[in-house]
Parts: sequence; structure tokens; C-alpha cells
Amino acid sequence: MQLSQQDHTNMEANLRSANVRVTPQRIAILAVLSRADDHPDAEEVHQRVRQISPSVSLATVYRTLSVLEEAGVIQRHSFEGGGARFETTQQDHHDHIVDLQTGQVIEFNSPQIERLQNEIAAQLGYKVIHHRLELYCEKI
Amino acid sequence: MQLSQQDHTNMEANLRSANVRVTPQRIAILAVLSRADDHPDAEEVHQRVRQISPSVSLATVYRTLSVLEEAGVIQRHSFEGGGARFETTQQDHHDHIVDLQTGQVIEFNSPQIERLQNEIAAQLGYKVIHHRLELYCEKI
DNA sequence: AATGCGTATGAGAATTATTCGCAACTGTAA
DNA sequence: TTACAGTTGCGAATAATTCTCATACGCATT
Repeated sequence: MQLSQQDHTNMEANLRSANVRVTPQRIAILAVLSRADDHPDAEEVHQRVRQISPSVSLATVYRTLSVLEEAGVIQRHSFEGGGARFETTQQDHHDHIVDLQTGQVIEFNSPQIERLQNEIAAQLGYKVIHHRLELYCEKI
Repeated sequence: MQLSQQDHTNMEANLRSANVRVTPQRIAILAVLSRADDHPDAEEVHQRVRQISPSVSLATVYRTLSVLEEAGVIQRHSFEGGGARFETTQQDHHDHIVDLQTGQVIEFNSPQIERLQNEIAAQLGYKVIHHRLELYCEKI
């Protein structure tokens, strides 16, 4: 998903107010994820960042992805097979459909399912902190 | 979940008919998972198996877990943080609540949610092959 | 603008979870 | 009972991620 310059500036402001130092590496990584419309993994983020800042190390990519996740500006997803994949935090929460044939990821959201989840947890004496719902699908 | 001797014998029959050789190692690993009422990971399965058959290697545990999974007698779950965890296949499908404070896993199932999942996928032109629904929760 | 402190970075080693290669062994169909 | 393909144990290899440490840099304060 493409983010505007405005969103981008806001995210940097978010970082500063979260007491996170704004470095060129972090800006580059954030930029890559901001303009990504897919769900790249750390290695892929690294490749893309290197096209802008060739010296950025993979270790920094991993560290930064964790920092950005903690700051709440990106989200980490661990789908089946392979490593974690990332995307900028969207205004609207959503879950994922993974196309088993292509690996493509489609987003969806269902307030009904969310409500049922909360009801189920509550009945068992739990509060849902976060959840993970992935549908592994094939084209009809 | 505890399985009866009957279930156990059935699973061995399942293996044979799936053209899977029944070896002492596989029986031991299956026995461990049959009497487990939690969701152990490969390392933990190995520990438990060693108490019966000390010579079984970790590699065999991993290989066997994959074989048993393919044969459909056990299921693999990859919760956040740490490796995959296993359980014998239950007659009834279920999803999981993970207690973030204790790591304990609780099972639940919601036909309503299942139905909604299928509807959502169908609307996007997909058929759900399998899904993953995990609620990461805290006690109220 | 210069300083100082504490954090961030790059490079590579270390860790964790899992798989692989290979020689020796064994289940099973004939 | 034999034969052979499948299985095992062992240690090495892989993949994803984290850590170590010396150096560099952000940024609040002069």
C-alpha cells in the first residue's frame, strides 16, 4: 500500500515521540515499506533498501523492523513456510488470505468474526490482546 | 488429550494403509503424542520419547513428526515465538487460544466463524484449504 | 557551532529450529 | 529368508534471526 508524503512525515514524528532516534537507515527502511504494496520479508526489504542505501546491513534491517514494530508503525506477520513478512500499519485492521499457489497475500476484514472472537475469549475468562487469522486458499 | 488403546491401534492401521512403515521409533513418538494433553514441540517430544527409547534421535523425531503429519494422524501448529508444536488429530476441528502469560494453549471451535471464513473466501473467488486462527489472550 | 552521552550501525560470529547426507540397519512383500 | 527400498543415528548443513563489539552518529545541551 502506497503512503503519501504526509503519512510518511507523520510516521517519523511518531518515531520521535516514541523516543526512537531517526536515522537514515530507519528512514530508508520505512520508505521501502511505505511504498511497498506487498508483504516483503526481511531479506527482500534489505534488497530494496540497498538500492537506495547500499551500505545498510541485514542486521540493521532486522533490528529496525523490530524497532518499527514496537513503535507501532509496521506489523509483522509469520505466515506458514519461510520467514516473517512486514507491512506498514494500516488504519483499518485486517486479516489475510494466502494464495497457496502463488504466495500472494490478500487482505480482508470481518467485524463479525472479530466480534465472535471476543465473545469466545470472554466466555473462557480471557481478553484478546491480538489475534491471527489466515485463510490458506486456492482459486476456485 | 488421552487416547485409548483402540485409537492407538487405529492410528497404526492408518499408517500401514497410508504405506508408512511402522517402526518402534514411530510407535514411540505416536505414543508420546497420544498420551500428551498439551502441545509439545519437537524438542519436548524428543525428551519424552527418550524416557521410553533413549536411542531415538532428534532428527528422527523431526522426520517422524512430518511423516505423521502427512499421514494425517497429528497436526502441526506454529504459534508465535519458538518452534512448531504438535498434537494428535482430533475428531473435531478446533482453533487455539494462547495464554500470553503462561504459554498454555486452550482449544475452542466456532462453526459460526468457520462459516464466515468460507463466505469471505468464496466472495473473493477462493476455496479455503485450511486456516489458522489463534487468539493471543490474557486472563481478565 | 561544539560537546558529550548514549544509542545505532556494520561485519561477522553465534543461536535456534529444522533439514540433509550418508553409511548401517530393518520392515515388509515375495 | 531374502532382497531392497525405506528408515535411522550421527553430525554437518541451512535458514532465519539475534548477538557481540568496536566505531560512528543522533540529538539534547551548552
